[in-house]
Amino acid sequence: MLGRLMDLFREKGFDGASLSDISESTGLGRSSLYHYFPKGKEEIAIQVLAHLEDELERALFEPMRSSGSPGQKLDRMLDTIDHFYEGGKKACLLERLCASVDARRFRRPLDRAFKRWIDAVEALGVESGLPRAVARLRAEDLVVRIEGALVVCAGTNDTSVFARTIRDLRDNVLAPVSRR
Amino acid sequence: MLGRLMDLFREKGFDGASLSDISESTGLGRSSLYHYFPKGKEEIAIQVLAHLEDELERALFEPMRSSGSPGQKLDRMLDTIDHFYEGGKKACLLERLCASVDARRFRRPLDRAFKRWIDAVEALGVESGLPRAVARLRAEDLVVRIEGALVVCAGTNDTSVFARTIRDLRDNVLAPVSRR
DNA sequence: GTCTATAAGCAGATAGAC
DNA sequence: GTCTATCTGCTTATAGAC
Repeated sequence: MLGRLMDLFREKGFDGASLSDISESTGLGRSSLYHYFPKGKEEIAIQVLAHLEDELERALFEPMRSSGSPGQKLDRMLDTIDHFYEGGKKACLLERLCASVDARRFRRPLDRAFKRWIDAVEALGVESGLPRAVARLRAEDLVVRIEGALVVCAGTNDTSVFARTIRDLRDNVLAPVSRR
Repeated sequence: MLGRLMDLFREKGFDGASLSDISESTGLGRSSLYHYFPKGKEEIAIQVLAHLEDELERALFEPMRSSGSPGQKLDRMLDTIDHFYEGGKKACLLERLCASVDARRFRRPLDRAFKRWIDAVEALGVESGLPRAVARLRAEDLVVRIEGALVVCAGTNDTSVFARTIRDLRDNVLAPVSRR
C-alpha cells in the first residue's frame, strides 16, 4: 500500500496528487485514509518517505555492506537503481518531494536520505582504496548525475541519457585516481 | 512581469502556484490575468516558458556564438548559470514544469529548451577541438549535472554541491580527450 | 483593462451511523 | 474500520459594469 502511494507521488508529485487520487490508488475511502493517517496528506507523504528509507536500507545500502568486491557491489547498486527508476522512465520520490510546496516539512527525512545514499557510495569508494575526499566527491557526483539524468530524461522524453549515465558511473566511480 | 511569474513557478512549481499566488506576485487582478492569458494558468506557464527560451537565447546561447575562446565562453556560460540559479539556491523552471501534473502540455517547449542547451554546449566542445561524439556526451553531462546538483542542493539544503559541480565542469568539459 | 461579484467544482478534512 | 453525508475554504474560471 505504501508502495502504491509511492508510485502515485512519484508520478504526480505531492502537490499534484489529490486525496481522491490517493483514495483511488489505494482502494481506501476517505474515512479509512484518515483512520490510518490521522494528520492527513502530509502524514501520508511522511510515511511513504519512511517506507522509502526502509527500502533503500534493505535493497541498496545493506547489500553494499555485505560480501563481494567493491566493483561487484557498485554494479549491483546500479542494477538496482536502474530497475527502480525503470531505466529513467520513473521519477525520484526525493526529487518530487523536494519540489513540493511543503518541502520544508519533509526537510529532515529528505536530507537524511540523500546523505545516507552519498555516505554508502563514499564507503564503497574508500573500501576500493580511494582517498576519502575523492570517494566523497565521486559519491556526491553519482547522486547528482542520477537525479539530473532523471530530470533530463523526463524533459526530453529520451531515456538514453539515463542509460549512458549509469554506464559511465559503472566505469568511473571506483576508477583509480591517476586514470582520471 | 513574465520574470516575476517565472520566479513564482520556480519557487512553487506549476501545481503549487495558485491563481491567487499569480495575482499577488504580478499585482494583477483575476480579470486582468484572464485578459492577458485568455486560456488561464496553462497559458501563463506556456508564455513563461517562451520567455525563458528568449532569455536563454539572449543571455546564454548568443554569447556562446560570439567572439572569445571556447574556454572564455564556457566560463561566461557557467558564470551566467551560477548567477541564474543563485549558486544553487533557486530551482530550474524546466525541472519544475517537467514535474508538474500537466507536463505533457509543456512537452515540446521543454524538449526544445533542453536540446538547445545541450546543442550549444556541444558546439562549444566541437569549436575547442573535441570530436563531435565526445562533445555531445559532455554537453549532455553538463546539463545532467547542473540539474542534478540543483536537486541535491534542494534536498540537502547545502549549496556546496552546486559550487563544486560548476567548478568541476569549468575544468573538465573542454579538456582534451587524453586527459580524461 | 480593471473592477466587483459570483459561478461551479474540487481541495483537504470531519461527524456520526454502522 | 469503513460507510455516507457534509463542512469549509480555496480552486479555476466567467459575467457584466465601469
